[in-house]
Amino acid sequence: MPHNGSKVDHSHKVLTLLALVPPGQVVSYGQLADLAGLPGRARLIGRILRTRDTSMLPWHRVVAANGRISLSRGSDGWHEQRQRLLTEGILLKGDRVPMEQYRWRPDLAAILMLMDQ
DNA sequence: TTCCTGACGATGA
DNA sequence: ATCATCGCCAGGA
Repeated sequence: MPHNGSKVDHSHKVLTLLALVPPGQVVSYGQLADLAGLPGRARLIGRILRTRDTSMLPWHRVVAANGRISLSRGSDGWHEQRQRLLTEGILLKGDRVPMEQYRWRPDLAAILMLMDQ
């Protein structure tokens, strides 16, 4: 019996989920992890966004649980994400997105899509 | 192989 | 509200 702890790549599922987040709404890293069946692994989501090609995806709709943009404050990426959020009509309260108001609540259709892998 | 570093998050002081 | 601590763990050094 090989002791192999076969590495698993979760990026596909996570990115597929990300594509479902509607304009004007946001998800937190942790929420995305939960939806992908990876509870407690928010950091993995951050790693995936940083590592994979997200140019065709709404990467800017992923913010920290507290509503803040996780990219280092003031960096190019930070400005870019902030601008994109504003463009979608999200009203920031200071430097954060009011989560209660903009958090994505997946509808049944979205939930079902998650089930077929 | 060990050590360190994060696009995180919950909790407690 | 702010801050330190701890859990989590895939990669890089």
